[in-house]
Amino acid sequence: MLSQPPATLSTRDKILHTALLLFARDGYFSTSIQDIRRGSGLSIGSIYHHFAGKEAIADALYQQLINSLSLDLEQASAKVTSYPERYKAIIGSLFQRCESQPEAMRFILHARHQEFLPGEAPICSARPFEFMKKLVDEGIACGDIRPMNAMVAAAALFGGPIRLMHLYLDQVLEVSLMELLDESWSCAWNAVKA
Amino acid sequence: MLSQPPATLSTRDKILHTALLLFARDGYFSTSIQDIRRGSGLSIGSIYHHFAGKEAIADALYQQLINSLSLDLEQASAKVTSYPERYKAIIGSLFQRCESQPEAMRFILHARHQEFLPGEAPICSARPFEFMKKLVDEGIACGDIRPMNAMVAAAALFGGPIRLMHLYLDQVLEVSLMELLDESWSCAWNAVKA
DNA sequence: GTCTATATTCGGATAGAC
DNA sequence: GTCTATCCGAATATAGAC
Repeated sequence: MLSQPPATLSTRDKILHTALLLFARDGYFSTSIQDIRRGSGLSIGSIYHHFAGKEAIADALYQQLINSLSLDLEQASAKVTSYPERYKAIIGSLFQRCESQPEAMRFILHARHQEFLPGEAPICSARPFEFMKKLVDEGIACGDIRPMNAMVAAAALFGGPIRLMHLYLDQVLEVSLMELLDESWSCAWNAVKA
Repeated sequence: MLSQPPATLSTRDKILHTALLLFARDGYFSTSIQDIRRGSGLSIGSIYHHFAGKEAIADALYQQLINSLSLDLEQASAKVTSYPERYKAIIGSLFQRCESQPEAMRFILHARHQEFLPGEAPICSARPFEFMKKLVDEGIACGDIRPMNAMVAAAALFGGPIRLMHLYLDQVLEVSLMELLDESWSCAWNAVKA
């Protein structure tokens, strides 16, 4: 069962809202348009009026969520000045978003978008991850991160926190992510600091 | 297109072999029994004689691959005595397997098995990952790893290398994983060492 | 813009000959 | 054990009224 979307939303947003919940919970392939119809309280005709099909819904959702995450990370990182502070701000934003919007993060993180969005680049090439990678490159260049392969550094710095997010989203972690932020950050920074 | 499975394999193994290639390349849901039939050069009837259905094929494959990976990691870790050596041996085995059996690792690492194998625990609760987690617990207990939340430590130690494996399997890394082993290990160990 | 009813395709699965 | 032919349900998508 699924709670109806807020009545204040536009039809289009009701569709996206319901689709996100179902995609995150059951997966893209295990969710039918019928399921979205039921969950949203709309009709098939209305759904097809707003979107070309199921794939178009997933695509719109993906673009919207990636975009919002991107802005969020860029803003969080702009609030502080040193590279270590930026890295920690990014990890903090990611953790927070996992707690406040678990469905969105589940959809972004665990979905294999290439399986149902042909032509989409792998998630690691999406804007938020490119942004994180760029900051790592700069951290190496300015000497805050010790000299090493940039991919290794990016993986080492963000891999631990991202793994923790996966565990949280898979409900394996029983505590809140935010409680683990300082400890996870300290590990991450020890991994790469100069 | 897909090369036929080696003629030396049993019918059952031909099916598993072909299914793995297709599941890893196109995903479980985008692979039909027809595809497996074509790829294996067998007939539908023969496939259904050996397996109850598509899900049963995926299940057999999953159990087999998890089991083989598990044994591999346990053996690699038994060859050395100190905890740091064990951690590095595990990461080395994982990297090697990514290079020698990319399809198997793709199937294990990025498939969302819960989406098509109902009742299956999340991948992080599977035996190889439980084993890694147990070794981390012991490392903390004996003081090789500094005192901290064990989940954070496990994520910090293996998260970076696993992230690198994902990048490799997504073809984002153009170099060989083994070349990056020492550097990735050194980051991982710095993250958690006492 | 929203709805119902319906067409069409596809894929998993079965029956039964050899 | 392997094969071909076929069935059946499900899900996407369309047509067309309101």
